Amino acid sequence: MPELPEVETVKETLKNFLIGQKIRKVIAPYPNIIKDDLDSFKDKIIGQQFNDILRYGKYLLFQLDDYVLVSHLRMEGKYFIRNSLKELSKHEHVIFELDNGKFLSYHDVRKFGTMELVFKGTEFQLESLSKLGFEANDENADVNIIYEKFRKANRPVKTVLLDQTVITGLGNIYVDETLFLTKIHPQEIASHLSFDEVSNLIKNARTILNKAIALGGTTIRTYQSSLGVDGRFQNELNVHTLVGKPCPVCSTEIIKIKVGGRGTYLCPNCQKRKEL
DNA sequence: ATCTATGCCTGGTGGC
DNA sequence: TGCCACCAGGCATAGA
Repeated sequence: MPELPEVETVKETLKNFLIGQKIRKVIAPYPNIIKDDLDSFKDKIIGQQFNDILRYGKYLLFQLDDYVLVSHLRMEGKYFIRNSLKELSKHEHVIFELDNGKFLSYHDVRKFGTMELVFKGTEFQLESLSKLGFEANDENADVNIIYEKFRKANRPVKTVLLDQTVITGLGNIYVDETLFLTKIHPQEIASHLSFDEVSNLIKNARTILNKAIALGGTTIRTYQSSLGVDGRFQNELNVHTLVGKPCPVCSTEIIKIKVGGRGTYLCPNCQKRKEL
């Protein structure tokens, strides 16, 4: 599933293809991806030019002339460029025809992704964007504010790290890796962590995310960035997906449990819960 | 105010 | 081989 590094990779890849291109036409075989009414979406977006692409958390923000197209890939969304409309897949749900005759196509097997068009400058008033916390790789993030949220949370630390209103950008993969590196059990109650532990979590998350960005993200299951380019961070994973394999630190077998309904990988020796 | 459960979706997998 | 139940999970929403 695309998390911060994957969305960042998609953003950078797409910028090369899209900046300066105008949207000529929209084809939407499955318009439910688009939150607005399709006709008004088309009315507004046709003729608009891609001027830039930004990322906030896991959201892509396509900067147009008068609007911002806010796009979330959720589990399996991907963008790619196609040269013609030949042999469309049944999973291509929204296709933008560009000035240069090429097409930007949104592909999403599970149809979980969303697109929303808003007036430029109003995007951060959206419920979804307005509540997001600090970027998980922001070196200027205020750890005091983050720690306060941990201190008040009687939920497992993994659940809090996945809560995008605390910090934004982490998903299931990078949370497991961050907890492993910090030697914290995913079911530890967030309010039981010390300031230093929270501080280390944030620091380690940043380190992992920046390394993953440098490697083009992680390719597991169905994620690949646009244009068929695979990431390489999957070779760096320590625990995620590695159930039954030896822990790279202590060789104990990695186990898989459920935390907040999510598959969770950890080393039961390196990541122990605190004594109460 | 906090937290948990459910729905959205489809393809892949394992059991019979 | 075919059928079916079940799993994967980010986020919005409803409910406790």
